[in-house]
Amino acid sequence: MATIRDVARLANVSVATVSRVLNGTAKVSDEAKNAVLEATHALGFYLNANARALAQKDSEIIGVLVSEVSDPYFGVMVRSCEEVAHSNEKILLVAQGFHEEKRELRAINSLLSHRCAGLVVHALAVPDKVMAEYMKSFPYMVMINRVLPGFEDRCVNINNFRGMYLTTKTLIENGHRKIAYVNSSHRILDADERCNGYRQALLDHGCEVNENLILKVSPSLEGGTTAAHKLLEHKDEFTAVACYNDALAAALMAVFADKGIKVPEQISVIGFDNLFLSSCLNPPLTTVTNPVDIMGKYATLLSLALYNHQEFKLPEFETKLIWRKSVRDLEK
Amino acid sequence: MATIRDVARLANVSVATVSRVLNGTAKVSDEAKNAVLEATHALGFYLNANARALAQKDSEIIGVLVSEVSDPYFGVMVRSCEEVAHSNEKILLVAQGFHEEKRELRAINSLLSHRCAGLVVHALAVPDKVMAEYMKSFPYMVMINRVLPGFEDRCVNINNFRGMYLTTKTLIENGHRKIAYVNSSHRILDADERCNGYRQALLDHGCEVNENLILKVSPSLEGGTTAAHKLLEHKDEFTAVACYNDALAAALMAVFADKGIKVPEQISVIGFDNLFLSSCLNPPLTTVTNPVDIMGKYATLLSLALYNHQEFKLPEFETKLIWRKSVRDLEK
DNA sequence: CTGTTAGCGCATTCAA
DNA sequence: TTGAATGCGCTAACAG
Repeated sequence: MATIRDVARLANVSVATVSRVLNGTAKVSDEAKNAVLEATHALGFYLNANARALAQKDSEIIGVLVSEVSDPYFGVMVRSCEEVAHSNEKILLVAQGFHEEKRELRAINSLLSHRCAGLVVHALAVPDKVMAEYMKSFPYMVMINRVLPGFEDRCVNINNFRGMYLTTKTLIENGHRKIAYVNSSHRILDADERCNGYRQALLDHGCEVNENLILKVSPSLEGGTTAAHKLLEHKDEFTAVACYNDALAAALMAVFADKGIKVPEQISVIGFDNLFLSSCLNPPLTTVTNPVDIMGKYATLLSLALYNHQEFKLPEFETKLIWRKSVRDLEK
Repeated sequence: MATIRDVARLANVSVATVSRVLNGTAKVSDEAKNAVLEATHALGFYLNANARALAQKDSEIIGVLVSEVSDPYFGVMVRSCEEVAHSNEKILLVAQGFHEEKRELRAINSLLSHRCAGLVVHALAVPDKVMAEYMKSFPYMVMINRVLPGFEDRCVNINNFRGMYLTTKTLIENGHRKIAYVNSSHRILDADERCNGYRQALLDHGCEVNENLILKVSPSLEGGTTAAHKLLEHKDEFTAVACYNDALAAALMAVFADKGIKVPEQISVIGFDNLFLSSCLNPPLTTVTNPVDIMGKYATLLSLALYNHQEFKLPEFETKLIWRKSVRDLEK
């Protein structure tokens, strides 16, 4: 590929002039400008972003690490990050961690080596201690969906406790007292926080917590299928199921439908995340919003601001109930 | 951030030695190696990927352009691309085009400026002529989901005609003769190809093509909702609906369920793509596979191979029926 | 096995 | 308004 020198030669100007017109960094005579533009076009030239990053000590790249892009949750998140990047004339470098510590570490290191002008990390397998080192060394690094003690102001997440408290309370207010909970088996804070929200809601409303009714499965479609089968052969009674997330709930409901069990007539189901697909389910899933899009946006904005040594105040990320049709009011 | 020189100084060796141990490009004495490793760790050093790309005239980046990462279709695709990138020690630069020509062009130019070692492009708004210029100038550029005359061997896509012929034929074989078709309103080849598949299947089986029963909407959830309402107030009869894609079908079915119309008892529905969510619907959606994951994989492999001046033979991308429960056999 | 050095392509001083 | 020259951080000859 042509270099800036080729363009300069063809346009009969110096490389400095070419740089100036292509970047608009200084006044250039119309004559020179046109010559440069023509030459640029003739050669099909694009400034080399690597060389530029080196010379400017500043890149146009923002790095993002997620578990898995095909997961609708992360798809929405990455989309938001990309939009912020785009409006700041940047482009996204994306890596996937797949919940594996090795992959996550490799990804972070790779992103760091690219000298990103912003870094948003969703890593759940890397130990706190290691994450803390990174956070200390790279003050523009922002974490998402995880709270690291000492770095709370660079951790973007929702109040999981409150969210799951809300779904459980909703079930209780609709007359349910025997409520199963399908939790995530991942060893992340979210899972504990949400489970605590569930427990507290039960306690606050005088319901008993039945440990037999708390399952742990992979927080995916497959996990939902497993959970559904386990619940169906469960000896303890329950009238409703609260789920760690919508994906679980969706798969669960698919199994129920397949077995001829009617939701919500026989069993009520409530989710968490308000994924795009949840409104398409039959019945549409009652759930709670998880504003991933907004979190992705603000995480990126925060990282960018920190990178540029600017102030940035993170907003609160609200979670709210989306009432649809998968919960039955037992009192009617 | 520290540079290779800082490391060299601290380790008491030359920069060349540091480079050698960090890249494993040549034998280095254990003594020197350890010193380098220690210094590297002490300084929290990562080789600068930009400088390296410049020196090596080769980057570790693969560029991908899609319409929108949050679209489950593209989520799956990007995931595949990333996996291939990862196993080739590369990392993905991701841009979104949102079906807008300007965005697509900016994205392509940005990816080019990064001197990617591979380039997979899903652009549907950029005119053929312009795309052809790019394809000519960058022989490692690969297109996905679009066929550009003259560059067929670098265009990765399925046989849309055959896929939609298959779904329509399936409906016909189950006794349906009045079949509506919900097409995409995007001006892309896919839409025409699929619609032709639908028409041909009808003709081949002696069914009439009723132009009134062919709708065009945005190929999204919103589009599905619109289509459902239009169909419900349609005066012409039909017993089944073939959809351009699963997203449309999902939203369509949600509206039907809401209106108390039973699928498949009253209306049969068939999709296209076999998205992850389709098996969660109630009833689970009968559809046809669209191997996006495999396409993403091979598109990336092809681009990488071309970049490295290697031979690479693209496989056929098969589409096959996934029989579930949204189609009723009228003859039973 | 190791160090010196010359670029890689660009932005940016500094002079003119 | 322009150009010459320097250096960004690294790799890869080359010489030792």
